[in-house]
Amino acid sequence: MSRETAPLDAGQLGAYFALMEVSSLLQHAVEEHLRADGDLSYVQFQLLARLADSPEGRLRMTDLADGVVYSRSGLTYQAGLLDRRGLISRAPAADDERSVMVSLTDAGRALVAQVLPGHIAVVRRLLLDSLEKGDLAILSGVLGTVRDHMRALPPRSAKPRASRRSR
Amino acid sequence: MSRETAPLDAGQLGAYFALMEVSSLLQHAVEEHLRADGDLSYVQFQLLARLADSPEGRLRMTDLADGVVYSRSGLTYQAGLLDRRGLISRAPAADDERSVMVSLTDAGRALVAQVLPGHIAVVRRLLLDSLEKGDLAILSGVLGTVRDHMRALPPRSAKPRASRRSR
DNA sequence: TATTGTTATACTCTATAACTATA
DNA sequence: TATAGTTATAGAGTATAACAATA
Repeated sequence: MSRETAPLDAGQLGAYFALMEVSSLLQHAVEEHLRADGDLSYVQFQLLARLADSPEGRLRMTDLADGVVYSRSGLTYQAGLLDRRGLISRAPAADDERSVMVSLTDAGRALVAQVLPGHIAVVRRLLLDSLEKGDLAILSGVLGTVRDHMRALPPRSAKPRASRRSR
Repeated sequence: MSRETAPLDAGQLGAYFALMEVSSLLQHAVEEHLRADGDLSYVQFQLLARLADSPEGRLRMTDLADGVVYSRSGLTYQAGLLDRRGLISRAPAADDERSVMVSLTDAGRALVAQVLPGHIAVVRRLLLDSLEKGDLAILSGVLGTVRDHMRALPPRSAKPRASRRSR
């Protein structure tokens, strides 16, 4: 049996399962709150939060997608919903007419502000409250390493589009 | 501002974001593999794996659901798909006529065996390869603590059904 | 020719409520 | 009256492919 596919030992399994269960429970709790408090899905919240975090409150569609959504049409769909609710606005980019700049509206920023305290409370209750100060730093460090490793591996954003040669 | 909703410091944010990004990337990669290699969703794989792991290869619907699925109808739907493909079989429980025992068929066990090596390879490549031996143990330990804490908090399985009083 | 984004479409999945049957 | 599971149905989300416009 090859090294890559040899069974996992108890420690490896434990780390994998614990990671998946913790993140799944946390995500579920967070989604429940966001839906109840702001009528937002987690993806929608991530998009708004990313915009709120950006220096100008605006990003190109492609940059907004990165890591949050795995297909272009998926982002267009979500952006359409947020746009209809007046939480974002879209306009062609000045420098590149193909691109669309997405901006957080005042209403969008207000909704993020409205939802954030409860969001934080959920994260605290489920995740942070059970961590000693030292454990938090350790978790942060180890997961940060893993993240960097993952980011270095595959293509990051949406898959490159299949080239359109005749078939 | 209350203690529960005070902003998170950099370390707390870092741990939260790293956890969500790592688990999201890992889950996406794993789902891609399972779909390609066994035409299974992650939920379906979890259900089969849980059955394969159980002592008799069979579980009641309710016990099978726990932690994997958040609604009863969702499990019935997935079980229906797996049943149609001949990967599981369902029969009324001997001791309680209300319950349904779900059993892994030979084909189901074979599919798990077929898919597992690739599954492990993905987990290794994305998660385990970047962890020193010591880090693995630490991650396992910390996340285990968090998981126990989470499990102690909310109701575990599907929400208790609303009681059917007149309204 | 490659890139950015949208649209049409089909499909998967999930949740709620109503329902049946058993304890 | 509570529990186990199914069904009907409706809605949300996703992905693929074809498309238009710009670089």
